[in-house]
Amino acid sequence: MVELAKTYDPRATEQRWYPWWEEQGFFYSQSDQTGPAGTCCITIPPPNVTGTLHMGHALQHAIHDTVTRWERMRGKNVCVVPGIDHAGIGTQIKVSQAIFEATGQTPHDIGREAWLEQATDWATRNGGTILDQMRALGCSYDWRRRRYTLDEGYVRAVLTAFRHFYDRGWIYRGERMVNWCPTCQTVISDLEVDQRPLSGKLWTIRYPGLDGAPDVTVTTTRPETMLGDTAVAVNPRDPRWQAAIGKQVQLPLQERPIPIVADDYADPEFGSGAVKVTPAHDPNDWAIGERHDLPVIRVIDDHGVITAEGGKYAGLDRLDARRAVLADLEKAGLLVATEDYDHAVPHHDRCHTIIEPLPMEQWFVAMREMADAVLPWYHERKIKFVPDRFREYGIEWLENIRDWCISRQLWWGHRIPIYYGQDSGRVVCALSDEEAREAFGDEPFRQEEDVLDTWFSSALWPFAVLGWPDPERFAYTGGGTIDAGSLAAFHPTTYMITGRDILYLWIARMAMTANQFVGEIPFETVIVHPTIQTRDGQRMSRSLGTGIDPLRLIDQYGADATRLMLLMQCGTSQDIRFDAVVEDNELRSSATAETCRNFLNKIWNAARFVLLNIGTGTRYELPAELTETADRWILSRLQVAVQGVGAALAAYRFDEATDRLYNFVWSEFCDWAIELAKPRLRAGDETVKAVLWHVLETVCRLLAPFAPFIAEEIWQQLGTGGPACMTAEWPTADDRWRDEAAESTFALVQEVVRAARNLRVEAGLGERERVRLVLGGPAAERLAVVRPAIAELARCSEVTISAAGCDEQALAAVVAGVDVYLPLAGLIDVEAERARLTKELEKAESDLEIQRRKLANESFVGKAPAAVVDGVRAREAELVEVAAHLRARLDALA
RNA sequence: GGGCGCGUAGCUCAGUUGGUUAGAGCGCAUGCUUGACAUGCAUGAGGUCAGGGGUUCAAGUCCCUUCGCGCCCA
Repeated sequence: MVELAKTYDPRATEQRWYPWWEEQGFFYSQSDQTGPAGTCCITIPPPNVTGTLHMGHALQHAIHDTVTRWERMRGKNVCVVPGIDHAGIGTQIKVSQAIFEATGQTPHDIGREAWLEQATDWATRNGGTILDQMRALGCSYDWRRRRYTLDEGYVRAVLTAFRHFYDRGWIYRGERMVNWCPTCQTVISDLEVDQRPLSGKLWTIRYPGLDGAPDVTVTTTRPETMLGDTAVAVNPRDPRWQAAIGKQVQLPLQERPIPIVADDYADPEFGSGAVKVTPAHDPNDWAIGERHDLPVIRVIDDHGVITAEGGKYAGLDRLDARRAVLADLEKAGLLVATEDYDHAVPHHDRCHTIIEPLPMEQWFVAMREMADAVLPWYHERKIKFVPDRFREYGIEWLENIRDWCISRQLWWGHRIPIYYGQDSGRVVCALSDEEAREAFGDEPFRQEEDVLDTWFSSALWPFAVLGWPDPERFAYTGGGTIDAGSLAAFHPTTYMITGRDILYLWIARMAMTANQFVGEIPFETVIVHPTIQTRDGQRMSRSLGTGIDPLRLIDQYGADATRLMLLMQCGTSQDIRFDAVVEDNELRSSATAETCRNFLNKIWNAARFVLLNIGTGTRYELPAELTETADRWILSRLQVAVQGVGAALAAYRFDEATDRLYNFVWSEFCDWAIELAKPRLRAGDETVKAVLWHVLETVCRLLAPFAPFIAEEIWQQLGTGGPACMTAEWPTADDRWRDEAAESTFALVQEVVRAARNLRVEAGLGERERVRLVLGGPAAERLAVVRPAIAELARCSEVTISAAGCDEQALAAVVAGVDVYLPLAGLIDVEAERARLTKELEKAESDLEIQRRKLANESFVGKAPAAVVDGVRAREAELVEVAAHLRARLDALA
């Protein structure tokens, strides 16, 4: 082995192993190579080409790759398909902005075809960056299999799915109330609407009654829409309005009579109990309009400007119109009240424009039947959610599902495969122009201009990336050879790992499409990971200046430390507060990341120590029997760690898995086992070499899924004979090495050593001053065999065991069963020692009192399980003894 | 309005089916240039488990309630 540096250098390690792993083909998978433990398939949620990866992605990929590597080491044939999403509206906005900034041209200036070319360049560029980011993090995905939602094969899947729905009669075109974004000039789905609280006003307006009807007051947050009111609604059970139902009021400003209708939507508790009804500009009012067959008068156009129907207000922007309408109402004496009012206002989640609900002709998919088909999967846990509560979210949404508006007035995406005949007006669904031509014969035709909602294509992801609908024909984007058996071998996939923000948008829809097209669940387990927030609980976002490029973190701390840092915080709660100090989207520091870097450096140095002493490239076998307590102890603790890390991973508790690894390596292996090995190595003990080799080798394999680079680097020095750590076998606990007796003895050693070190500090001894240690008390004899270990750890010249105790002047401490003495004739501050012992005694006595009170309680002794009562009795006995020894010590001082 | 998550040391968080003395990391204090590691070692201080009530022999843990923070749906 070359000289190992004192400090771990992540960059060199990362650059050494990643290309090698890839060259070795470790990331690849073939459907006909079933692993000894079966298959495992993960399709990666495709990041958007809109931008590049952020911390949320880093977490997601840290989890993905950890699970991937773990499953691979467990012997599964692991197929991980990465990919990229074209992200329709997000990309369209970004690309158009970029073009405008560069040339001042709008999309319509340059035309659909030229615009699409530029968008494709953008997507290629960002797509490349994203893949590089995943590689930098160490992701061991099968890059040959990578897919893109605008691949030729993928497009075919999307169109095929569309036609399936169309043929079943689930796709329809109709005029419905939709969410229109006046900025993006497209419709969006309900799920892309962000309800944001705004402090606004609530205006009360009076509509004068006609023909003896009473005046009606209505309240509204959008007075400008009154221009399009076609009724006023009251609740049929509201006694105040019984007489008015069926009569009319005069709509102010428009001077138009409108009816008073009875509708349950009107809430008698709110305001006057009457509501204005504007069917063209409010989803609820649209529904009322349908029930009462009211006219729809559109007073706001696609750009948020008042239409000709708005009379004198025509041409005003919606907010200007609001001011004008209010002023005129005020003048007419019809504005009754104005009050402050906080309410939720729908915004477009991409561009943050306030949504304008408008009735429009759009394409929809009927969802009810599809949703019903997958509800049993949710109810019966056919799809497992981690944590389970997210299953309930899906059920709730599926039960209340609404039809899905899938058309978008965009250029970027899958153009809807609907063709219109010019003369006949015939509508045909066709998968290509050729097919359409056949259908129309000589009649000229044109294709629908709109494209599909991005999520329509993402919804097919797990099976479409594996080859559906043509497993024989599809080609990898990544350039690999076709693996036609993929769909059969790898679907249903094993995991879907994602954030909770897309549980409906994506997860539920994938379930529905898989049900339709492949007739089976798309994934067995959905792991829902937390959301990363800033240190003070804010959303991490580039526009707020709190975003971080994960590559910066990797640069500063290394890929392994970045992964560990994220995984260490990944428990069951829904948010992670990432402690990084960030200024203007630049990472300054992160204590958590530093902790992880330090941990890896600790492992590095432990490995360095071991290898310097046992040599590199040599395999060591453990003897059949170990005699040293320390050896038996560390091997037993290793089994506990192996078992614990494995169980935590199996429960997808990444925080617990990394915590156990951290504690074993640092607090057991390094702090105790390595310290104890030092004198033995100096003495040429071969057994301890084998033990150290064995523990280190196992630690590498345990570490490999979390921090693959350093694990590989160290493991390759160990001379195991195997090709790679990343393909080695995942460790399982070997019960033959469990040793309760050694663990219990060593626990006592640790207590005694800590007590002795404490006394050394009390005495103000320097690190190098070696003094004698005397052990007394009933359990001291148990420590006879480990005296050299205690001497080493407590830095003592010798350890003697004396049943009679210590008659010299000494500092003393009492642990359960053992009196620890540090003989220091003449050096003792008697008063300080007495004070310390008195404090200890008081503590022991108050603890003892607690135990005695419990035992004096008949209900406790009678009702608590025997084991618990016995435990208290044992504790009582122990405290009695500790207190007695402390008292004796105090007496001796007098 | 409905649902969910969270509130434990100065900070970030663990805490299994209720059961001995509530843990970790960071930070803090004191002392250490120890032949693996100062990205380190040793020792120590620091907690009314958000407030109140209840169930129980026993509550950080279960139930009710109040307060605060966050998310989702309407």
